[in-house]
Amino acid sequence: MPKFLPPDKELMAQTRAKLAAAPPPPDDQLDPHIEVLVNDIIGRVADRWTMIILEVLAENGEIRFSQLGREVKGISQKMLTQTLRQMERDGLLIRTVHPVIPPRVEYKLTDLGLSLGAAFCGVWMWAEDNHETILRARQKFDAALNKD
Amino acid sequence: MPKFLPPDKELMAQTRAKLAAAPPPPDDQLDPHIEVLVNDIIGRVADRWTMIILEVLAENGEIRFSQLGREVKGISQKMLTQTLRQMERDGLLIRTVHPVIPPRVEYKLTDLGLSLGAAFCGVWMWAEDNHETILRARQKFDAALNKD
DNA sequence: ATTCATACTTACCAAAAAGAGAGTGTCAAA
DNA sequence: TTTGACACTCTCTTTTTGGTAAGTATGAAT
Repeated sequence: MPKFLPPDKELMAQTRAKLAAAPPPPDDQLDPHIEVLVNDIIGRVADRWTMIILEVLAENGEIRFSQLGREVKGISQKMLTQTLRQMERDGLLIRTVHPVIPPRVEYKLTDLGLSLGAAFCGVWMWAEDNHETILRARQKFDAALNKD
Repeated sequence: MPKFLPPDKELMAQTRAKLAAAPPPPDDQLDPHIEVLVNDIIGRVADRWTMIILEVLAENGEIRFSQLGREVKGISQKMLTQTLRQMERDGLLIRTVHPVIPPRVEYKLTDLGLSLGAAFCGVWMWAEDNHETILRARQKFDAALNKD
């Protein structure tokens, strides 16, 4: 799934090992104002369309609106525009309008956008690695419910 | 923000470097069925409450329902129950009911839950590292809008 | 002359998510 | 005796979200 980043199992294993060995977290108390802000960013950034668009953009480099619409299947024009605007506002991508007819608008990721892709890649890999486990857990859970 | 994992800048830098140097991704085409499934998991798993609960759980180890409610501020009882059930169903945590009065129910993460925490940690760090950049981008964007 | 493509915006409407608040059963403390 | 804690569930209402469909401007192709 993380098409823009080949799964690097070795690095992941390394990461996990390091994380497992990590000392107990220093109980950081930080400005609740910032905490709210970061929560907000997570909420906005970690949604379905944003992540998928990010991926397509990372794969294709610069790409036009309707091409994006074709690649991100299932998305409506409205959601595409809306998500793109949000991402532009957050500085994840740049939108270039070529004043020609018919209109030509191109989108490409900024460094910030690319770095988010890299950060989120871990979650894609996790989902890929664990979707079977999750499916089994769900089946077990549902079966247990029906046994009453 | 990723309280359960101390930011490991060194490792992150290493990761980024490695990712930057990575060869172009092999254009993987995988079963669209699985793709949908993984998308679904991402959508469900990467939501606000799930991530915050995950964090609190990782911080506190085993913890009771209403204690959780106090730690995760702003959440309603309904959302707390609902999210916890989903997470249990997905195998992210285990729920232990002690049949005493008053009731005592404890929640703790499974290994799967912990691994998701580790995977998502990169996104928290990204958000922490970049929230100022994002704020500035937004201000710039909004200012540009008002200039017309 | 009509249609198509582009990149949208706007209006309307249905569905889903989420908040608020009351109810439940039991015991212990005030 | 009333109150409160616990861990919920249930219902009602509000808010948010997202889809559909139409409209817009322009020139080129049929």
